[in-house]
Amino acid sequence: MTFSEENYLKSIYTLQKDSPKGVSTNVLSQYLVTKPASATEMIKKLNDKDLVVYQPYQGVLLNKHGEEIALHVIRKHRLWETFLAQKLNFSWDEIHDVAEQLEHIQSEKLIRELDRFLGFPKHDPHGDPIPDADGNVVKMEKKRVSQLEPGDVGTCIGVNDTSSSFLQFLDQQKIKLGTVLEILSLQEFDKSMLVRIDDRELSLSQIATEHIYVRI
Amino acid sequence: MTFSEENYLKSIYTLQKDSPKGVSTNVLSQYLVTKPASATEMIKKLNDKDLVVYQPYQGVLLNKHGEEIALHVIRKHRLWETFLAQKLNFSWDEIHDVAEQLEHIQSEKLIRELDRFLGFPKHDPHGDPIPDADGNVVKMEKKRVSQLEPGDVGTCIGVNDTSSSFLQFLDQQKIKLGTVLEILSLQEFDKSMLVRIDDRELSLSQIATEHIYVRI
DNA sequence: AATAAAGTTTAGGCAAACCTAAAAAATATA
DNA sequence: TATATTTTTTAGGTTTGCCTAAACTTTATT
Repeated sequence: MTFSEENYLKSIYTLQKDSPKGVSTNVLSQYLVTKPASATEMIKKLNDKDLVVYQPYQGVLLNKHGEEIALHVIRKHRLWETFLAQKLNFSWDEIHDVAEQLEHIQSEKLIRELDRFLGFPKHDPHGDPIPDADGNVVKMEKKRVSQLEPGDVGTCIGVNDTSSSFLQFLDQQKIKLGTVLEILSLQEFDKSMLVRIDDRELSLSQIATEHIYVRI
Repeated sequence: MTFSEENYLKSIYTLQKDSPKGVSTNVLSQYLVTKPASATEMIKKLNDKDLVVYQPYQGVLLNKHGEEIALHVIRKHRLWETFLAQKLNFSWDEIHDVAEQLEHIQSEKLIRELDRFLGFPKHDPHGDPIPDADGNVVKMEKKRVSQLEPGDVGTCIGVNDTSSSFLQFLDQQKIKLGTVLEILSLQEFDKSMLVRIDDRELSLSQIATEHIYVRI
């Protein structure tokens, strides 16, 4: 299994949730920042290895075996993300690129021990579930703050906008991973929300509430 | 800097200590388990990038810049080895292959934070010194047990023989990284040594004492 | 010093993963 | 339905790093 094959399997896994009858060559190549011709080539290779279901012009989906491999790569990715955030002080925007490299390291023992070292985490720093060693994933409830109602309490698990201006805003407001938010009220006219964080109250615009994810 | 280029630079760094007037193509290719033609090709590439000093048929040596890069890769390798041994319960024989992969991850922050996380270690689990961020390496005193004299005390930092029979022997004798050995006496007739470990005394054959490294 | 042996380089190929441009198929539009 | 547009595939090329085999240097031996 090459680095590149793993990346394609992982991408197909992610994309097929939104395209259950087949991930198109175009979409896949855009996601991976390559060209359609390159995607076709790799899809054929994965098809020859019996990891995907593919009919020319009809898009591609993972089969059982392909999905197993994809989930294994995703498991590694999310465990490394957890490590970077928890132990090495990485912030949201710094995590991804490095985890993208680390996920391809081949060593079963490494992953088993990393999992143990981190205390068998169930979710990564973005709130996404970490598949177990057998590829089982638990569905998680991740909501935007904008979907909450007054009285709800959520723990911040991620954001949807990695622009530095937004991340700076969060930094100023002292909102980070694990921050607990309680919704106090919703302003009808502009959909802004009054929330309590620790002992202070603060108002978040609709744009902000739509870009912050919480676990409830 | 590709994966492969980094491996060549690291190998030349290691080998040039024993061949100060030039690492031969043959030796280099054997060390890397490739063919001489492949080594020549890469040496030429590194020469074009001005990382080595190379005259055809005369072997290769690193120049200043090449050495900086080599030391940086070695720094990463040894920090990862330390991590694997200290935090993830890896044993001597399991460490190398994984560190060999991890050393190529590109992220300055990752290495800086890993160093901090490990408490700025000065030596890796084999007792080899870890270059600092500027590429400074401290000379370390690593001796074979056989080079010690009665009365000397050393801390085990590595072995020279990774055969499983030897590693099993060490396991049985409860000799591992960090084990403190005190030399009690040397038997002239077979060069075996009587040593104290914790509260027990034990005799090590000359073969054993030559294969165990200690820091004094 | 001449020749044999050993080591090194060059030449020509191969596989992986990418690319562009052209051909073919599927889909949308008139 | 016929044509135009978009999407996908095929064909042919590039780069990296490896290979084998042949040619060439250097070193060792007689």
